[in-house]
Amino acid sequence: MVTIKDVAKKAGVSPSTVSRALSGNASVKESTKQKILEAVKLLNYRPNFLAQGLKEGKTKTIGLIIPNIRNPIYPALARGVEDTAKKFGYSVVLCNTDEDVKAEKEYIQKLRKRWVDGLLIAPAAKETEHIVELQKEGFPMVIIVRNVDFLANAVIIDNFRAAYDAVSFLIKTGHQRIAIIKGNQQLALYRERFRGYKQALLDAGLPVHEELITGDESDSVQWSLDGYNAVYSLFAQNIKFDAVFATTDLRAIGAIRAIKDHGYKVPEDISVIGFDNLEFSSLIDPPLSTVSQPLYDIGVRAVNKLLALINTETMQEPTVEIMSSELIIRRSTR
Amino acid sequence: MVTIKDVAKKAGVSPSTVSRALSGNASVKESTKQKILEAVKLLNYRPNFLAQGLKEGKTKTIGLIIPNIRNPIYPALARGVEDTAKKFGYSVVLCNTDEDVKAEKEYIQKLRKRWVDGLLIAPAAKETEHIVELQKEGFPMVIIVRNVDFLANAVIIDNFRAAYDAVSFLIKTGHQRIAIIKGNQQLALYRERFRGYKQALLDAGLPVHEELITGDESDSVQWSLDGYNAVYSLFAQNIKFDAVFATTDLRAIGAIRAIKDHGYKVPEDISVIGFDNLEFSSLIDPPLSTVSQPLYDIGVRAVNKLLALINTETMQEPTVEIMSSELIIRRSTR
DNA sequence: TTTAATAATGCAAACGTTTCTATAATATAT
DNA sequence: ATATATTATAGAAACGTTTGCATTATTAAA
Repeated sequence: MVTIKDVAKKAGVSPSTVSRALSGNASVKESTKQKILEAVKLLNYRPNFLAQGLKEGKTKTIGLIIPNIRNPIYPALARGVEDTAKKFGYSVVLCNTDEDVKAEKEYIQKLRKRWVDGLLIAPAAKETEHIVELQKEGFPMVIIVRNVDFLANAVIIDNFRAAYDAVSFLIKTGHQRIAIIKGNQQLALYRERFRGYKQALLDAGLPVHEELITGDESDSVQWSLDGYNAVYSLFAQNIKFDAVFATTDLRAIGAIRAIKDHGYKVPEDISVIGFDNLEFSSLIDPPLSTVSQPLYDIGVRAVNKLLALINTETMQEPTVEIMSSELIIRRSTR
Repeated sequence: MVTIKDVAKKAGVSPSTVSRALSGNASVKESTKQKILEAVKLLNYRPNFLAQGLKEGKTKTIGLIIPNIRNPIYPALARGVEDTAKKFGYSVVLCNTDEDVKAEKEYIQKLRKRWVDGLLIAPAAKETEHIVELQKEGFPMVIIVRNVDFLANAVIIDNFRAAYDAVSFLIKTGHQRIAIIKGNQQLALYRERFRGYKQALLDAGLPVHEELITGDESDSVQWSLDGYNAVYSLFAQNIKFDAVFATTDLRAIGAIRAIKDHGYKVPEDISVIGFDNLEFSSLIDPPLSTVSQPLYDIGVRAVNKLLALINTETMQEPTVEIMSSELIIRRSTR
C-alpha cells in the first residue's frame, strides 16, 4: 500500500506538506503542490480512510437498520437514505434484523464501535430499552417508519390519520361492512392503523363488528398469505362484507386473490384498499387503491435529520417529524 | 470516548494486557482477566474499530455495488450478501449506481481507500476498464448477476441457456409466433437472453421474425412500461403473435396488462413468460410463468468467493461460477 | 534451596493520517 | 539594506489499537 510518506519522498517534501496540499486547508506553494499532485498520480496514492477517520474521530458512515430489505417497502426508503447520504459524502451500511431484537442489539453494538457516526433505525418490535439507552448516551440516531413509545428523533407518518382517512373513504362511498386485516399488533404502526379503522367507523356511527377483524399477528415475508387467509376464512365462516381495509398492500393483494378465487369481483362486489403504495401495486389487476407512504422522502428527511444531529455537539430535545401520506384511489375500490 | 487506556488504568494493568485479555490470543492470568472484564463492563468500553482496522490492515467490510436496490431483483441478492457477510463478521456497504458508469467509478474509488476489504459488483454497462483495472491490481472483487466481457471472478446464471429453455418450452407447447421484449442490448445478459431466444427458434426450425422483436433499449425503473408499450405496438401494427417472451418479469407484467387491455386472454389467447421470478410474480393474475434466478444464492456464493479471495494472498486465475436457473411454469402459459 | 523453564506483564514501536509548533524562506514596509 | 510581517515547510505528537521484545513473577525440575 502506498502511503503519504511515499508521496512525500517522491515529491521531495514532508508528509505534512502532502497532507496540507491534499486537504487544501493551509497554504502551500503552487509549484510544490503540482509536484505533489504529480507524485500522487504517479503512485496512485489514495489516503487511508481508516487513518483519517481515526485522526478525525469520524467515519462519514451511517448505519441503516431495518427488518428486511426484501420487504418491499424498504428498497425505496433505502434509496432515499443512500442518495442523501451520498450527497453529503456519507456511506451507508445495510443491516437486516428480521424483526429480531437480539439481532438488532448486536448490530447496534457492532456499529457503535466508532464505526458509524449515526444510526437510522426501523425498530424490530416492542422491546426498545436498548434504543432508549442509545438515546440517553446522546448517540446520533433517528427512528424511521415505525414509531416508538417514547419521545425520540423520528421521521414517520401518521398511521392513525391515514387509516382513518382510508376507511372514511370506504364509508363515504357506501360501504357498510368493512373488514380489516389488522397486522402485528406488537407494532405501534399497526395498532395505530387499527385504531384509525375503529375511529372512522365510530365517527360514522357504524358498529365495529368483531367478526370483521381478521389477520394473524405473525410477520412473515409472505405477507400476502395473511391477506389471503384472512379473507378466505371470512368466506369460510360465511361472514358478509363489502370492503376490506388491508394494513399493507401485500395483504391487499392476497385479499384480492381470495376474493377472486371465491368468484367475486373487485371492486364490483367487494372493494379492497391497501396501505404502502408499493411500486407494483399499480400493476396488479385491478390496480390497487391504497395509502401512499412517502418512503423515499422519509429516507431523505431522516438522513438530513441525522446529519444535523451528528454535526451539533449540544444535545437537543428530540423531535418527531410527521410526513404526509396520501390516499391513492385506483380501481380496487368503487 | 473510553479507550483501552482507561480500562487499563481502572484495572491496574497496562493497555497491552487489556488488549491480550480481550483478543484472547495470548495468555493472561485468570484473575487479571476478570478485573479487566469488570473494568470493561463498568466503563462500557468498546474497542475502536478504526484503530483496530488501521493496525490490522483490514476493515471486515465489503462493498455491494448494484444499479438500484429498487429494481426488485436486488433485494433478494442483497439479503443473500448481507446474511453471509454477517455470518463471517463482515458488514456490507450499499451503493446504487443507477446504471451510471461514472457513479460506479466514484464508488469504487471511494470504497477503495482501504475502506472495504473487497467488492461485489453488478456492473453498470458495457464500459468496464475500471473493473479490469481493479482486477489487475489484484483487488478482491467478484462480479455478480451481470457477466462481463473478460474473464473475472463472477457468480452468474447462464442467460443463454435459460432463455433457450423458456422459449423452447413455448415452442413445445404449440406456440409458433413468439414475440420477444428484448431489453437493453448494451448489457451482456440481455444479449444472451436474446441469443437464446433466436437459437431456440432456429433449432426448432422456426423463423426469426423481425417484427416480433420488440422493446426499447432504455433501462428505467418502470420497466413494466416497456412491456406494455412493446405489446401495445404489436397490436397497433396488427402483428399476430401467440406468445410473448419477456426478458424480465416486470416487462411480462406490462405485457399481460396490454394483452388484457386489448380484450385478449392470458394464457388462452396469448401466453406470456417472464424472467427473474420476483417475489410478487406469483401474486399477479394470472400467476406468471418465468425463469427463476437464484438471487439469494448468488449473493451467498458471491460472498463466499469474495472472502476466499480476501483471505488468500496469492493471486489466482479468475473463475466464473454458473448458478442454475429454473423454469417455473405457473398459469400465464398454456 | 538453587536453577531452569515457563507464564504473565509492561514498554515501546508501529499502522497512516492530521495538526500544532517551530523554523526557514520570502515578501513588504521602512 | 534592515526590520517586520507573511507564507511555506518540516518535525513531532497524537488518534486507539496490536504486537515484538524485554522484563518480572511463577512454577517445575534438580
